[in-house]
Amino acid sequence: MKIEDEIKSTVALDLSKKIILNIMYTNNILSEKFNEILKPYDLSGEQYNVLRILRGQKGNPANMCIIQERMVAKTSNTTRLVDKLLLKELVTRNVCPDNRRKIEVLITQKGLDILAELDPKVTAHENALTTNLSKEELEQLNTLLEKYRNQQQ
Amino acid sequence: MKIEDEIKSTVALDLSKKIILNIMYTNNILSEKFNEILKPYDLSGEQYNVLRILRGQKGNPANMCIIQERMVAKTSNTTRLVDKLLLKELVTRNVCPDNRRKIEVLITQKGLDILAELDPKVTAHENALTTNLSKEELEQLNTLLEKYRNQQQ
DNA sequence: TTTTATTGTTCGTTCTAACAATTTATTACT
DNA sequence: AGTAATAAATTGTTAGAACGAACAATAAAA
Repeated sequence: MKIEDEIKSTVALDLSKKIILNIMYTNNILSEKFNEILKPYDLSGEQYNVLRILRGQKGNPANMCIIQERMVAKTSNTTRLVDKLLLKELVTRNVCPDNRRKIEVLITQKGLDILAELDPKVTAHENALTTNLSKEELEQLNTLLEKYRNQQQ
Repeated sequence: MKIEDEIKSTVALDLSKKIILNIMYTNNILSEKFNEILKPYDLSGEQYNVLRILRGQKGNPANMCIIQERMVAKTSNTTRLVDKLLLKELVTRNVCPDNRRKIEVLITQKGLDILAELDPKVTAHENALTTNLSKEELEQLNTLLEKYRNQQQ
């Protein structure tokens, strides 16, 4: 469905407005579906994101700064996200001995297990979204999004 | 900057994952900038969205259902959004005489004035984002987003 | 004309986002 | 060494999102 129909727009929208609405609307669809997948595991999207970042560390601890700069939403409160994960025993948190301002966060086996269980579901969803697009179209979409995003503000 | 660099990814991402991250990340950039523009007017993005929907009604009242279905984020709590706008005297709210379950929401002159003041700033921002893309590329981006979004889930 | 179902909206609660201020630890400077 | 500046993380607070329950008005059915 076209974006004008999705939001039942009464007026014609120019291209630049349509793009923004399209991105925001698509993002909402993505988030909703993601949350649906994560809900049975009692994880929010951002919590899941943190877990994936930690897994990507391949055994090396990550401090709060590292997690923050790798997150998709840069304004999240990392301390509280890690708190929640700690309560569920999906991560460990320790003061870094070399620099006691820093915190070393590691994913636990339990955390890795949950991610492993989620992986196929997430991948299936990701791939389902791309079935009607050719490889070229997907690459084009990526390129255009990056080009769009990197304008001078 | 490419999405892998933005989130400092340590592993290679396949296309379908990259697209999702790219959409989400781009959406965050958009929202942040939008909020920055709206902040001096003490409006949230969703409140602004509701005001624009009401203006689009061109004098006809909108009830909660109509507002809800035209919003970009369908999960918002419309009652409370309208409450906030009412407090700022940007809308009026009255029970519909024909059907007392319904509420007639209208934008006030004060609301229209704020929108009129915001219009050039919002448009300038929207257009700034599209300067490096040709008309064809913009249309392509729209088409690809719609195609992407409308896959079978 | 009651009863039942549906619709439209509001309210209660819990959790998270956003932003600022604060605490604690380290580094830099003179 | 002592003090200021910076860095890393936490905490406080307010507003908004998410979800469901509750409520009232209307429509449909018996």
